[in-house]
Amino acid sequence: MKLEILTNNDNQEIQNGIISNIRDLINYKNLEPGDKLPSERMLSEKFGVSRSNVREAIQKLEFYGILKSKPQSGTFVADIGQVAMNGMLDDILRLKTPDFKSLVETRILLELKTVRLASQRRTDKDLEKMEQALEAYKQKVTNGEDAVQEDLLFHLAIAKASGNSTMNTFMLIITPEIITNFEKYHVCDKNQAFMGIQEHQDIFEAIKAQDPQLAKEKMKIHFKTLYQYCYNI
Amino acid sequence: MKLEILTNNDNQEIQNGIISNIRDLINYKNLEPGDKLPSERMLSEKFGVSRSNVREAIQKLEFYGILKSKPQSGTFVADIGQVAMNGMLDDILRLKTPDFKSLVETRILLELKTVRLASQRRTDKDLEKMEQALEAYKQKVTNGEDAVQEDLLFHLAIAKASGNSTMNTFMLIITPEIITNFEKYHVCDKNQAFMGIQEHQDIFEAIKAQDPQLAKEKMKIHFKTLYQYCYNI
DNA sequence: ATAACCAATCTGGTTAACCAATTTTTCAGG
DNA sequence: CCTGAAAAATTGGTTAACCAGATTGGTTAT
Repeated sequence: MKLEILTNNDNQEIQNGIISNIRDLINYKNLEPGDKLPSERMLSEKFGVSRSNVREAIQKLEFYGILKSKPQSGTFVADIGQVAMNGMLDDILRLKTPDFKSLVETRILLELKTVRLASQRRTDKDLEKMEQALEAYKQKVTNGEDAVQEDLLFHLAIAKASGNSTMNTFMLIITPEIITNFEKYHVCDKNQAFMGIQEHQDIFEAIKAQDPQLAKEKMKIHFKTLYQYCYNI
Repeated sequence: MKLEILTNNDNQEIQNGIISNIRDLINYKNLEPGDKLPSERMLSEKFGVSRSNVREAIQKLEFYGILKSKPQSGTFVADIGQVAMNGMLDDILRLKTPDFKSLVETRILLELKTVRLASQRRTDKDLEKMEQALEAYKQKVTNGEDAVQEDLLFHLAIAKASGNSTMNTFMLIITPEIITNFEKYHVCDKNQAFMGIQEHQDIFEAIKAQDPQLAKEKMKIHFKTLYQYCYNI
């Protein structure tokens, strides 16, 4: 499953159908927080789909905190009221697979924050990890090899050093999509990789010196040279 | 599945075991991008776990873009090299369920951005939706009722108006956890809800007037009064 | 020697049967 | 009429069987 979240296949169609069926059922039956949904078997029969499909849909809704299923008891609507429930369900149904621009925008937002947090919170162990990643990146670039992976690892090391597990998770989620798009559009050429060494070094030094503002500035520069060619694709 | 991502249960343990087994196997066999993993059946036997467990682990890795399984063919390592792969796998294995502080930090970051984007990109239809949510919120508060849901819906409407589907998704992901924690710690009392009306109104006006800077300031104020009592829990 | 074809096998995905825990119903005993 | 215990039915979760499509290796015709 990519960020077209929690749905590998094109059965997205029928899954959304099930979700909207569940929504209608909740509204029609006026189910309130804590109430029990009909059993999976009943739902699968009612909607004319397989039980696995129902289970997938329920799991997706569970991911978003809308339902909560208890092992040998039933599936219950969570402690959020009908209004919020309907609003969220509409959002979930309308969610589109993110475009590249949206991904880049989000990545920049996240990284300008994680680099500041990392400057404040990094431990010595974090610094070690980052230095390792930086060293590996240098080596690859100077050997003229492709260094997209090492570049990525350096940024993930920063995210980890930020001490914010949510942002760390989000970085992990968008990273593979970013890479895919980079490769598709041939973003990282050799010149930029070479400039990247100094930029990475600057970022690292700022984090080491625990200077959040400087770190942010250096990260901005890094992104500027990175995206100056490729933002209009 | 909550943000302890893609894992409802406490079988987290054995799933991480499988993932680390897969990592070892990839390293030991020197599997490169595009190579095929052993079949699910073989892995389940090799690791001494059920095939469903293996499938779950694979799906999780697929979510992070590390593996890619083709229907009647096999599971393949994605187009990211061994170095990045190992780095990401380590991160994934170390991922902890996010603490409340991390969630709040991330929410503020996201919302200060989405509100600016919404100011620039909001359509008339977006404005309508936001006004509806705002109106519902006012009504509930003036009636002395609990309005956490309506508050949330207003913020989600902003996220949608931002036109950034990735941030919208992330907001949807963290929202339920935020709500749960809010309720657990009794964050939103009646006084704050009343102040919230004016604050929401201000934010809405700024977005309507397409003034990103003002919108951000108003959002900052909103968060300040919201978290001033509860940040030290 | 090469290309085309075919059947046996292996693949991830799907469905149906099964399980243990829970909830509801039942009914004997007071 | 209750009460309560036990049995029957229902639940989500798990496992095993099955499926259709893809792969593979060998065979044959050119």
